[in-house]
Amino acid sequence: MAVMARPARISQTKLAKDLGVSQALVSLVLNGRREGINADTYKRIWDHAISLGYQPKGMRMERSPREARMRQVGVVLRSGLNIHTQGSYFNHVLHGLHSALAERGYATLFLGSEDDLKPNRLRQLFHTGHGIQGLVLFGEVRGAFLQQLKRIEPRVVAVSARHTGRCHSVLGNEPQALETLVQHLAKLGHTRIGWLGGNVGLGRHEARYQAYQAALQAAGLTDDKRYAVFLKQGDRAEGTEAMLQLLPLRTRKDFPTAFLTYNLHMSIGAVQALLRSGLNVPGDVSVAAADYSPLAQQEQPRITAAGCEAEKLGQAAARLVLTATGEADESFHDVILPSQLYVGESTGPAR
Amino acid sequence: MAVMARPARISQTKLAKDLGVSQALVSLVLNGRREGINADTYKRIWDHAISLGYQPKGMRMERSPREARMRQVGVVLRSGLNIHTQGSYFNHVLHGLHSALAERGYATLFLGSEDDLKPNRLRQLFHTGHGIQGLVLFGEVRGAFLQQLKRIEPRVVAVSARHTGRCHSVLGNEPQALETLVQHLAKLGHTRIGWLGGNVGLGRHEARYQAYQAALQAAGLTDDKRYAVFLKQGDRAEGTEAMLQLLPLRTRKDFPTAFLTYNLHMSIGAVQALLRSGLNVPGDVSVAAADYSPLAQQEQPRITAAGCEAEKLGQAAARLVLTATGEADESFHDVILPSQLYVGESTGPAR
DNA sequence: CAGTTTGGCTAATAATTATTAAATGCCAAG
DNA sequence: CTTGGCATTTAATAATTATTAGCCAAACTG
Repeated sequence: MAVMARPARISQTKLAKDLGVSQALVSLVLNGRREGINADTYKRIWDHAISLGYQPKGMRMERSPREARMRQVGVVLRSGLNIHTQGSYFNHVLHGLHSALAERGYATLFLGSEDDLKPNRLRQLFHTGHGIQGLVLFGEVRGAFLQQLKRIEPRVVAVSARHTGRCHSVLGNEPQALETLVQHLAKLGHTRIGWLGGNVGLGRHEARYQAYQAALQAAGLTDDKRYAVFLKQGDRAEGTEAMLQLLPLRTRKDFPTAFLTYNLHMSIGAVQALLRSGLNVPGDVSVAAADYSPLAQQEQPRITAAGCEAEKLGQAAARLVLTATGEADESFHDVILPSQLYVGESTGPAR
Repeated sequence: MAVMARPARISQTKLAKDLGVSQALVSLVLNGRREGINADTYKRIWDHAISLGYQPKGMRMERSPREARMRQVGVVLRSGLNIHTQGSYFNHVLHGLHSALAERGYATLFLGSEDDLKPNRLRQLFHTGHGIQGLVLFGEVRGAFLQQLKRIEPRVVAVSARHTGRCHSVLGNEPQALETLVQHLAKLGHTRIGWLGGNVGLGRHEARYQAYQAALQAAGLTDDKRYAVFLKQGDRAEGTEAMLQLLPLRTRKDFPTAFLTYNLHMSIGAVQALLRSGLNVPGDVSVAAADYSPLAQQEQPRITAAGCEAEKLGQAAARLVLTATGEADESFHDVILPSQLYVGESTGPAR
């Protein structure tokens, strides 16, 4: 990581001495002269200059007026996520982030996912002269990876994940969302509410599941583990699969009359499974999702959902990353945005 | 656009003379020294240095070895498009683009849409030291805007749009897609096929509509304008609206037994409208889309669609932008990727 | 009014970098 | 072994940039 550290400034004269060549040759090489210069020597000089972070005298770009400076904020996706999976949730976050950054004169630099960002790749991305002034993480990343990123760029904000004491974060109010949903269903007369979980193993799932359990307790309802399913991806197909796993138990007298799903996509998949099995939504079973995006209103039936608007998460992340100082003694902020209930057509009175 | 031109190199001594100050002061300012310097003078010096494209001697970054250089490709969206509209189509393009760029050591810089990119903003984004080495346009932009972009960065590729003679482009084979769909429906016995159009006014709609008309003719089928609708957005809601506009005509003996829609989202909306009206898809009416994304397989019913895979468009765009030279005499390439038919559950035998 | 302080800038000189004619090393041919 | 040619590098000097003590004018204070 030599290129990341910025020690005392080094001169061409020093470079030349290190390499056993003349300063004149160093100057020629760093200005791109190839003619009459041995290719190996050329490469050796460039490599050494870059590895020692050589910068010429004359101007400190990082001290130029703000409005003249290229400014970018990098976006990093958690492992297993890419720009088109999980449909539109993180796309909405990205839109909110981008809009808020653009208003402040920043561009959004898409860096890829945790899986892609090996040390060589990071070195290249954060090459001398880069304009990256903060990082926004979509979802939860491994602790070691986060440490690595912070060494390079200490101004980090996580969205929909919490790395307590390690970086800033922005989340929706999960307990509020689950509580609101449970109350909505209780008001409709539901006394047995099942759970369809996805992204199991991520903190986000844990948080939502615990909030579901707490909301059941607060409403005086039973938390029956026989009607909870836990899957890995949290996509539509798993919503369908989770529902299909439970449907054989439907003849039981205590089968749930409603299900809450980890996210909107699982709700969509669960609804599809129910309809395909000849059941009525919400007539026979109600389904609701523990997050919200505009897709909820576009589906058929419209899906009842509670959560924070994804765009607002992105906007809040932009504000936070741009006020972050990256100092060692900086206080970390967790911003918890309020959740709201959207009542669609997927929930109705209990049978 | 003075910052874009790169004339003869200018020295601090020349800057000082222009401004009527000493070279010493210029050096201090450009290295960020504020103490003992008047704020107006500080700004005046920086502004002049930047406007003349001052760069210190010592190193020509643009001549550094390729692998050591920060390299980015900028993504620009057509007017009215943002990262979360039109669901996943351009997200899949972006994913394909990003993956192919990352393999070659490039990062993807999200620049926003045509509406956002005013001259001041462009100047900032393309500030001295930027690493942008090409631009990819998603969708069709205005001609004047394209000219403006090319002045800044001549290596431009348009995706799903063709600016003939102005830049490179990557498109799916629209005639092939429409032909395939019409043939598929003809084989199922359909003799009357309607059209639901979106993004009317964009070249993309025109191309698809014309290809639809040509395919009807080639199949010896009638192109009946009474059963064609033309709307502006091309989203789900307009798919629904277009279908609902035509449904009152359903009692006619020559009402179409199938519809082709401009894109997948309109198909989804049209199917929703039919189901909501008590009709059967594909029993009563078949619906198919003139583009393809994996969403076609996730819907209920799965939607029959033909088109090029969006990710492949992105990958082809990456290859093209990285081989572009930006020279004034460069030949422009239009790359037309083959379309494929995905048969879902939304098409079946004609009634 | 005179002396002191402060803010802003510069002349002078040192350090860094650029340029070019000349030097050096290597290899092949005689 | 010597010589010539070519490829590569450098010594010397010019140009550019950095640093700092000093300069000057305006404002303040007694």
